[in-house]
Amino acid sequence: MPETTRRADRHADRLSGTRYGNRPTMKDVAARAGVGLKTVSRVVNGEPGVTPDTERRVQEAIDALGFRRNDSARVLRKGRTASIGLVLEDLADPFYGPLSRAVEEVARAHGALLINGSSAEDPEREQELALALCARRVDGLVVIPAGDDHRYLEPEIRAGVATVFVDRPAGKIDADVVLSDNYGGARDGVSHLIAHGHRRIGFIGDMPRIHTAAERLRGYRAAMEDAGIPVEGQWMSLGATDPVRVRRAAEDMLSGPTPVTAIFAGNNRVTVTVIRVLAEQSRPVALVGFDDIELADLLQPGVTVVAQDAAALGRTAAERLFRQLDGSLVAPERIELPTRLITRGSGELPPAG
Amino acid sequence: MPETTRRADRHADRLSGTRYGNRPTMKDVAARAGVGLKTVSRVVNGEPGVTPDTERRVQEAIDALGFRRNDSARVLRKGRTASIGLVLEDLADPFYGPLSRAVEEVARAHGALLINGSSAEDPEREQELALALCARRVDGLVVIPAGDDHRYLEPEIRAGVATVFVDRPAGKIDADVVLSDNYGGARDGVSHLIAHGHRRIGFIGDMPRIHTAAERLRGYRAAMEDAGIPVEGQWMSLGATDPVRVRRAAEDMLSGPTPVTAIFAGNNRVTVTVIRVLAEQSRPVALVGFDDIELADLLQPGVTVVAQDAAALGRTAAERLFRQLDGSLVAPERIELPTRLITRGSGELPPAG
DNA sequence: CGCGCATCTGACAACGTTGTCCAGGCTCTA
DNA sequence: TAGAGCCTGGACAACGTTGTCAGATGCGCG
Repeated sequence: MPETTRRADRHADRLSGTRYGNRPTMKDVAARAGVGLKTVSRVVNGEPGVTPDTERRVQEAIDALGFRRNDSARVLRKGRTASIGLVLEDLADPFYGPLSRAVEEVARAHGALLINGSSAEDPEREQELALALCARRVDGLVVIPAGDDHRYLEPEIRAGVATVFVDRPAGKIDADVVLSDNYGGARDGVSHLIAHGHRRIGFIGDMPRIHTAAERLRGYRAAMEDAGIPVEGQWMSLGATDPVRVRRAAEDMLSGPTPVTAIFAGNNRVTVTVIRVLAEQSRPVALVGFDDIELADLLQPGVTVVAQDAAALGRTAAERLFRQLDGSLVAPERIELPTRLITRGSGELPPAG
Repeated sequence: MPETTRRADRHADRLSGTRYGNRPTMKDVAARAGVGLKTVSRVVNGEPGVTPDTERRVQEAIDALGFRRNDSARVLRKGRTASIGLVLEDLADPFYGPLSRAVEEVARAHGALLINGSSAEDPEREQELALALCARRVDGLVVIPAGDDHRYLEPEIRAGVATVFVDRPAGKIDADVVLSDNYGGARDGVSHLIAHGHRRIGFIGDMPRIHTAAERLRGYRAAMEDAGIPVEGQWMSLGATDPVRVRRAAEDMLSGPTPVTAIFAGNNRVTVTVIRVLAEQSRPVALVGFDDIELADLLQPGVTVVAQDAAALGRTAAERLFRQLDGSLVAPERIELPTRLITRGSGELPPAG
């Protein structure tokens, strides 16, 4: 009866004064090796001042007991945890995978572990996560903001938690920020369509309260204005980017009295849905998407995109974070990484209809 | 001169007896609120036995000082960290994103944080990571094995670290394992090609030391044998799955004296490269891939795949892990999740040539 | 042979929290 | 009004580690 066994175990633990799990500690190792506690600590941490013979005895005891240093206690004593937190929107989003991996690589190079969590685009959850990470005393925090007010982090930053915001700027506090050039990228993408003869160009983007979405919209407007093209309200869709809504938005702007001949898609999710809708259209419609997508080159036509370098965003942010920890950084800075227009066909289609 | 500043800071810290960063502790809060240490603890943890008035005073002190409980110390005292570790191969791989997210969701539902790291398919790095996580005293470990010997985890498991292996089985130890039906999936996929008239079918897969790769190869062989088709050596490529090598393998099996009329691709990365190669061929070649890929339905033809449910793998593993922690689990088990054949066109092409 | 010095070792406090336990003050009842 | 019992608050130890410091041991040299 396993349940009985287990309960008995717990009872035994209670009796012996140790907890369930009952791991050996340095004290146990010391006792077994017949040395002092501190000597074990020295061996475990490779500190000098231990004779080879003693070291061997200690090592044997460690192996025999299966001892592993408790880093929680170590952290408590030393003050640094050698771990950093990453708060992002959704780990399952293909945009954040490479970003996350890049942060991890930099952390690894600095001997730190990475704790990450998804905010699911919910400001409250972002805050909850970030503060939970602070309570764990991560040395630093890389945040992809969901909310637009980060004053809740002020005490933490003051207390020494290195903090860098990525992809979107921090709200209402002064902090390091690493962004893509969303405005410039969108403007270039839309200008590209205009250069290929389009004038009726649709824009489907996320809610403008999301900074990247607002910036890309701004880029769209700027490109249109530069070309002297007045924008009609029905050409723009600014809201949630779930497939149903995006599909309806695309179909609407393709069917009105002044249907668009080209669409600029505000992010990778939008692009994918728009591709599906366009595949169903009888006449060709040009498309430029923000964010690169896998296999974009294999579709017919290939999908022209404004690509941002997710890995570079992550790497830059993480490196900056560790430079904060070094103390080699002074004032918060705003770093903007360039985007790249990749032409593959869909953005070079001429206006039809 | 930052270095000078810093040294001065350290000196000041030394003097005041606190460390760099100098966070308020419960003691500080207690002093400011004019109450005892334990009373603060009670307020912070919502324990009963504090009058509203006292609670208010404490809360004010907490807010004024920007106090946040140090979970490291808490962990040390309580023995559980409310965090679990996930060791996977590559966070940037689109297959692991959803898996990781699923694990995170389950962890979140249990009030736990997720620490994850990439092994980069290196057994040594896997071990290093897993043991680092154990040193942090994670409550449990979800491991996507890179190596085939996990005896190094035995002391940890004995010490109470809940452990579940995903995607590939544990090596040389008895532990919970959650897998996809790699053998059955591959067999079905290859049988599908055979049912559509193919006899010369190529297989491009990863190194057979990787369990999933070996199982899928076994499925391929079984399907061929069931159909009474002898397999020629040049139809199989078993090695690294970098684009260069896969491309060469595909081109080789398409050009020999007995060229294949269909290819079974052993994983998502292989599938993508094979699609590129096939797009360059003059005659149509059938393709079935293991793992679903985004936009597979939009290609010409759509890509037929054997899909596994990455999120379900992660969810199942994490749930099992927390059941281990509950104590409601007894013996290690091997759970196999079914795969699903999704027909989209490429796998239904008839043999050509 | 004794002294000083270098090397090695261990006792002890501290990190910030929580569990245990006891003291004091209050209310309520007889 | 006295006593019982409850409620609130606080002192103290413990969690497992590391830094400090002092003691012990052994060695070389005068």
